Amino acid sequence: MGITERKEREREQMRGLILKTAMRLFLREGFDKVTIRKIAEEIEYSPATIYLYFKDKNEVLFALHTEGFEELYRRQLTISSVNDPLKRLHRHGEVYLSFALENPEYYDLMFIMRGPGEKIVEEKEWGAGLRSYEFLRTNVRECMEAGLLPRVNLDAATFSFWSQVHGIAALIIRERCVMFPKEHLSAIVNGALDFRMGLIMKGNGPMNGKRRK
Amino acid sequence: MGITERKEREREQMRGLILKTAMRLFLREGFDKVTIRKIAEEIEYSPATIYLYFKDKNEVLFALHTEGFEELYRRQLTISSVNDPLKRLHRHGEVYLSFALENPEYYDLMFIMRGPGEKIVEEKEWGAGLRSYEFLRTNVRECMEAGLLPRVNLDAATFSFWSQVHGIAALIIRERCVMFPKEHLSAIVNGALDFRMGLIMKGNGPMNGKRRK
DNA sequence: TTCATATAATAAACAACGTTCATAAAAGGA
DNA sequence: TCCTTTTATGAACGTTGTTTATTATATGAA
Repeated sequence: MGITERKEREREQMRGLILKTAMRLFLREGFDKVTIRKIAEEIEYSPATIYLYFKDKNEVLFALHTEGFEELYRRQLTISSVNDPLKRLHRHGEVYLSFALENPEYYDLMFIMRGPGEKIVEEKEWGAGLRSYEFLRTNVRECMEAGLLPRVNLDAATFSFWSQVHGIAALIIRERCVMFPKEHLSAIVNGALDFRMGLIMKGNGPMNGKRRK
Repeated sequence: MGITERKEREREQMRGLILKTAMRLFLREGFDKVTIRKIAEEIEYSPATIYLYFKDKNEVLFALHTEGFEELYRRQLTISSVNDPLKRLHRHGEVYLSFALENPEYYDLMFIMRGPGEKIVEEKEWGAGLRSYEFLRTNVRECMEAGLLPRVNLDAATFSFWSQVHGIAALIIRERCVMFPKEHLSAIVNGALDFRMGLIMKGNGPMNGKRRK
């Protein structure tokens, strides 16, 4: 009975076609142009057809955003070669920020937009996001185990680092940095990150060897 | 010639009525329900009339969000009584976060939403936001002057603190914290903030010879 | 093959939205 | 009074996302 299998295969193929087209529109024309109707037109089907394969538009967006996580994770992996956990953590921040600022629409989709966010909540699962979070979490744990960070609640510390870089990215992407002249912005971003990491180095690096109470 | 004055007064009155109504809808039914048509219906005018008083919807939203800044600033002022600049900075973070989480829709309007952001950029001026930023900036400067923070670029340091708390608020409001069980979330938020401030205290407090009472 | 049934696709409509424009009404100045 | 400017609007335009009734197609059984 190969027919049901073939049907299932065709169904997956159609879902793939819709997503591939949505992605192409997304990359070529930006998020605003990803509409159900445009996707339909592009694949030469009626808009209603898309609703036979996806519950609503959010489901399409949600599927899209996982592609972004692939790229983010790929970039995260490049820092594995840094041995010092604290330096790696610093690089982690830089890599995260460069991904966000080089792919602002992806970043928006992954971490800011409402649509995918709702899907994430209702599915109570966020596979793509969790892998990246775990990667950061491990980095933070290694810092703690090496005595480079205070051993407080691991998730709280991880969230602290994550929210720091997310805050920087989100304020820039959503244009709330008008108080900084545009030509100084990248210096301020780097300065903000260095400032934070600098506090840690100062607080733990030298102090751990010399004076300890 | 008092007529032009009266006209001007009536014009301001109408603008006020539109904004007041938009605000009421915003607070009563949430952001989604603030539409030009709903506002018009509420004040018993035609939708087209609103465009005689505001250029577009973003201009209405932009006007709305300044109300949010009034409240934020009010809350910021309550920390003035804290003498130790570093403790004040810590309180600053707590106050900021409690504002954000108690008024998520306001916060969204002020710091996340696209609409007002565009208006901010095109006006190259952000009165309401700048006052709050300046307040934080002064706090950071006082920390530096008291030797409690390293004297690096003031704006970079200020931005670092701001983006930290913004990141926390934005990730929660836009529902990207599904990895934390809901009942632990507030503990993690406090933990993340304390973690950061703790790093500073540890790195600078004792080194400066000042201890907590 | 033939026919009923399940599946796939669509055209058209619905209900919103922001926005514009020609037109009508009112107010003001002469 | 007459003319001009201001103020208001109804209706329309061009978008959305989504639903529904209808048609075409493919399938399984007779």
